[in-house]
Amino acid sequence: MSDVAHTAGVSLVTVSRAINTPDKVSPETLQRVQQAIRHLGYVPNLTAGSLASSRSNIVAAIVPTLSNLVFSETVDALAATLAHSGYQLLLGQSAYSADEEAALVDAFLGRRVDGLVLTGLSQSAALRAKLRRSGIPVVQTWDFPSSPNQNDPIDMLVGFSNIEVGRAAARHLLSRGHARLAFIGSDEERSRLRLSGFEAEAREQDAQAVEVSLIPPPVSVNDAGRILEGILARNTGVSAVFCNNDLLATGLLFTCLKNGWPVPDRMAVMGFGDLPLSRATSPGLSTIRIHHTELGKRAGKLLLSRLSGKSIARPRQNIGFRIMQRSST
Amino acid sequence: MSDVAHTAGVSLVTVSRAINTPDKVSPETLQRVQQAIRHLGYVPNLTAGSLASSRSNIVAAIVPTLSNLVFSETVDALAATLAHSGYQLLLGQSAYSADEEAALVDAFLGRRVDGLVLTGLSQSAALRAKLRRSGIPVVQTWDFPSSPNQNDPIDMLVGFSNIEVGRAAARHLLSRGHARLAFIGSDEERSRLRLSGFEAEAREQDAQAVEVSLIPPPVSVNDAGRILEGILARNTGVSAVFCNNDLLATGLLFTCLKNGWPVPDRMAVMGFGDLPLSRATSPGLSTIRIHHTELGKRAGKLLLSRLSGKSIARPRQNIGFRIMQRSST
DNA sequence: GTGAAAGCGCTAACAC
DNA sequence: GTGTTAGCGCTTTCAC
Repeated sequence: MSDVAHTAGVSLVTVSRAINTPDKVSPETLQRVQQAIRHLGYVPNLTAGSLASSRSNIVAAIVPTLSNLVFSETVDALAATLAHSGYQLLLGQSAYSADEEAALVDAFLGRRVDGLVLTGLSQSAALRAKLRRSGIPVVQTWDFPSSPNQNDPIDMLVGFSNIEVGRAAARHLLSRGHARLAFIGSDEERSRLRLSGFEAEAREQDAQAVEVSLIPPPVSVNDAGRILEGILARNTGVSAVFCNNDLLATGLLFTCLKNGWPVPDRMAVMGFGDLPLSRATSPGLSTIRIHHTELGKRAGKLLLSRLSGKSIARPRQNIGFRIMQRSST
Repeated sequence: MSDVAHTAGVSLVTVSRAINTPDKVSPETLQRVQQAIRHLGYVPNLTAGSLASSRSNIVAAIVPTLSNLVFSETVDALAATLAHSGYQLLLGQSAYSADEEAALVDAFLGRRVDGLVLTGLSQSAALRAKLRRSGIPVVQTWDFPSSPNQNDPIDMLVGFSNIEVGRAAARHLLSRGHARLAFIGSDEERSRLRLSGFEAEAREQDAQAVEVSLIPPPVSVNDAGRILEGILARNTGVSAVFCNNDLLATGLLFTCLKNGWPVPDRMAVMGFGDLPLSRATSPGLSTIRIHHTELGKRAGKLLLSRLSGKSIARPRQNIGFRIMQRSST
């Protein structure tokens, strides 16, 4: 930077201003500085800038995994939203582990990121306290408190109630005349919340006990097929299954196709997520639409508003969900 | 940090050492420092550390988009590999645009990232020169030079030849007795490389001209279905289609199912990528397997080796691909 | 509109 | 094993 200052015949500050606040520099000086920068191939050191200004222009996000499209599409939207305002995304994967998540948060706080996006509400009390103390804006996503025994939000929030999703799925399947339901999902926080809502609704509607299968993540497409074969073999009267992930549900659709089990007559299949793929299956997959790209976009916008000092009208947004009835139920 | 030093009764450096090289500090001092850290809730400022040590412990990666599983799974594997060694991932999406990619590279160089992972080999000469001058380790991915008119690699490389993929696909379909082939893919660099191989092979084997459809990204599942309907309506004798992405191919499978067009008898369908989903379709999707998680892992390992000063046996790795013949061809 | 001085919070290099 | 000194390359503050 001092080389640039020298060749342009100005001081260090002027170079800094030419880069960061060009309109506070006279047009001629600006031009000379820019020319010097180009001439020398100068690349400003943003780390030094961050240290001096205590703003990093980095936002961090933690998701369980990028190998699940619902999360990677959320991150896509988040990163794109932030990029428009010059923020970069530092990404961490927790693999559904609270310990990994806590370790990532420490690393990100150490980097003095300007904001943080988390997945879920189940952070430990210690972690929530640490984040509140840190003073950086935090957005929790992918869930929304619906019962008093869920944790208080840390700061901002954009999500939907997983418990209500479970309830809605059960309500939908029961209303289609199914007496006994099955639940197939991965064994993680939000899937278990949907399960709890699913079971609660079934119980309240006097349905028979739900057949539950929880698969340790990461799940694979074929898991649901194998489980369904078991369910049918046991012959317990299950006629509808809520698959907690559209990929699993699509795999299940193919399993039924392969085995000649008519969907939904022999087995109704309901998914979760409404992935692009789910809009193309045959029979059409009934599923629960989460507008997850909107979720990423809103999380980004909340952070950007806070970072630009704007007041935020609704810091806690329930974006809801929608039952997409197609032909698999 | 000086608060910690005070309460522990040591100097700043000792605190620094207790944090970064604990075995260079006596056990008693270490304990006192750690206690002070916990007591004060001290969070080391890694930005300051980066500035002083000129190592950021950050690696940046640029992919076209995270909304395509082949890339998000690659990034998953890359991030996981780096995380094991304490590196964080800074992520950028180029949206298949060379300008966006160049802008991201500038931003990342400004942050003094310790390494960079790029997608493809088609960076401009200026960009390649800038990266070489920067001196940071760079890994290009998702392609491998197969003809002399492709760009020279910047530094390290892990990929496969997209041109050869196209050739192999054509060879496979022609060997199954198809006389006229169609190509459906998104209109971007690597897809066009596969197309060029596909057409070259068809030409060399005296097949009829390939019917080509290039879709501006982002593609959606249903695009291929609409295009196939057009192809069949034109009645030009096409009996096999190479879909340049498993998602498109799966969508196509469903389109055929819906319309009662037998696969592969009426239309053979070949995909690209071998996504987890593709292993579950019915009929099984013939596709080209790219071991993309291995690609991410290797890119990470190459960077880690270089960053730890190890010599690298094979800095340019062709991980190849494999034709997965299932029942759709 | 421009500049001088001070300092952001660490680590490197060297000494003891 | 521990401490002292001198920066890392910027931005902030205040003066002109």
